[in-house]
Amino acid sequence: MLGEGENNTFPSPKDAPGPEEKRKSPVVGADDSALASSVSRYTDGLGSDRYYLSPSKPAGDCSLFPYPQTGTVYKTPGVSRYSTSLHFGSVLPPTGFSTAMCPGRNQFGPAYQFGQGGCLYPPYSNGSGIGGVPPSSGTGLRAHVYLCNRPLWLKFHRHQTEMIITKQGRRMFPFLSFNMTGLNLSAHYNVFVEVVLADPNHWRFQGGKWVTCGKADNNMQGNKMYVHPESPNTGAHWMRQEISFGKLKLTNNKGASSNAQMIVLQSLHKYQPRLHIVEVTEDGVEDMGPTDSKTQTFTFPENQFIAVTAYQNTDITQLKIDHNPFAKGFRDNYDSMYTVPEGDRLTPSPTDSSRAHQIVPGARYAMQPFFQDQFTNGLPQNRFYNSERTVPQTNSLLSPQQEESASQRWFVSMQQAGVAPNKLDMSSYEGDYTSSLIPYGIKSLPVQTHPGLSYYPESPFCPMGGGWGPRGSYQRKVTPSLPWSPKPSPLGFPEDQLPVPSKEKAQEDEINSSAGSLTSLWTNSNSSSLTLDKADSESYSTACKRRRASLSGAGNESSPTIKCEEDMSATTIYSKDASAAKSLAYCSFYTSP
DNA sequence: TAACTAACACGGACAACTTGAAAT
DNA sequence: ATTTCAAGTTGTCCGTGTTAGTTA
Repeated sequence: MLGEGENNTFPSPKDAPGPEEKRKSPVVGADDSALASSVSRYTDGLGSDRYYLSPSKPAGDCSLFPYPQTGTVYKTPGVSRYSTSLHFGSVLPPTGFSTAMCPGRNQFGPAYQFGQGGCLYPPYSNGSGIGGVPPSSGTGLRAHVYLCNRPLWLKFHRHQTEMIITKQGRRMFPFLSFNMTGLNLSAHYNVFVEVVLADPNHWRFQGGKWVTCGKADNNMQGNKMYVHPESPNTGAHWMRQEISFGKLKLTNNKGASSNAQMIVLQSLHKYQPRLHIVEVTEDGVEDMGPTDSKTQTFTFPENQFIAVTAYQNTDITQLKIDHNPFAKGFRDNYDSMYTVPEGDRLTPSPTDSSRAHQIVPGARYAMQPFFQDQFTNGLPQNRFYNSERTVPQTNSLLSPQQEESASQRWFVSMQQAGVAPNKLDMSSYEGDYTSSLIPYGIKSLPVQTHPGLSYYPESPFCPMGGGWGPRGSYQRKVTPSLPWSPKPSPLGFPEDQLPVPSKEKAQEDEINSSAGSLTSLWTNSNSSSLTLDKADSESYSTACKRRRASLSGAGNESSPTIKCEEDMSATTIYSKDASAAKSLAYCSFYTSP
């Protein structure tokens, strides 16, 4: 694979291949040359010569949905078609796009334009043609992409997300996970993530906040692409369930560029992940036809992060510990949760109130029939493909079975009969946004049916072993224990349970209320959990007292908080059913122009 | 001094192995 | 007595954040 400095600029229009020419897209397993070619095409030296600038509005005015139209792109000459393909759903110019905001659009001919009309970005319509590219029978369909674990991303984003990079590579947490709609069912697509510099600055954590510190080193070489291992695949496949990038690893080791799982970044630089969807032929070759409608790019500002070799902001550290199941051993209250009397388990985790609903005697919250239907089904295993596909709609921290069930909600009717998973170990997936009602340390609960949402794409039903964790087929024997009835999860719903400033809380309540209009059934059937949530809230203050202080002594208050409006109203356009609508209320939703 | 690295401990998943009971 | 199967135990691997030492 070529480093971005070697051959990473996209050809100019004059050297562009003719319409008849085909080019191999970056697919997993492709030989190095093909992959290198593809990568170079899509990266266009992003790490070196172009930046994505986050909305320049002051913190606090950042509205994530819809996004403020203040973004822009910095780039240098020689950028590729993707310079125009940034999907600035969140960062449109105040009065629409000008060519100044989309320099690449003029720079390159149609063959290098963003397939959906470059920077044009009509707001969230679900109509047909956009930007002068009407949908055709086969191609040109406008995709919609949802950031599935958006609530979690927002949590981190408020404190400026940090991602550890190590020599051997570190997975992202939260990881990128999307839902897609609007693809041609039979057409083939490559799906990949690219990580580009978000701004031209070098950053430093000083005085409890991130401050710029000189210019970024934009000559950093190395792989900036991660192709989803299931690429290429059909639109039906991509839309079937959540597309997660849990195996994506971040590294600062330039020598790791040859590792397709690695994205090479530079510490203390701010990055912006982007999702690319490229229509290809069945064998993964991209048709470089005259139309530029085959490439779609999506950018979610809440995915921005600063690469670090060690966490700087302890708020971020705490969030990671609280939400990443792999860091469970660092949770302060982990041991105590084993020993407290049953009744005392109503006290939520000191560090995560949103998790508190898991630590309730399960029998108190029996699953409602609605959710039994919703979360149980008998989908055959061949629903699942290989890696990284079993993350559910919310990408929340639930058990594999939970995620399994939830993932199926998109296309599985609620009438499907439940099939009892023969394995359920909730202990490792009791993270955020779950509906699990078990206390910490309760293992191997026998569950016939329950909502499934895991932050882990790994699923016992996914023998291919994708997502987080390579082992997928082994089924640990389970000892029946507690009579447990899981609380159905509204797919990332507990954002409203998060400890947020009152203003934000009010906004989120409103959002939830809006979403709830589509899901009254859910709310009605979960009054008990709501009561619990209140308890969570009340105990959060206690929890905060135990929360560690930031290195600088600055806690939430002093940290550079990025307030994000969570206007989910647009999600109501998508209301296949109540559950889906509810889930979408927690997805950041972009439609390609 | 700040940033980086490697070792470490932790929890969880998994595979291999052991044990014991039931069936033949 | 042998076989079969389920359940339990143990070790390995992986992904975490922490920490102390190293490097620039």
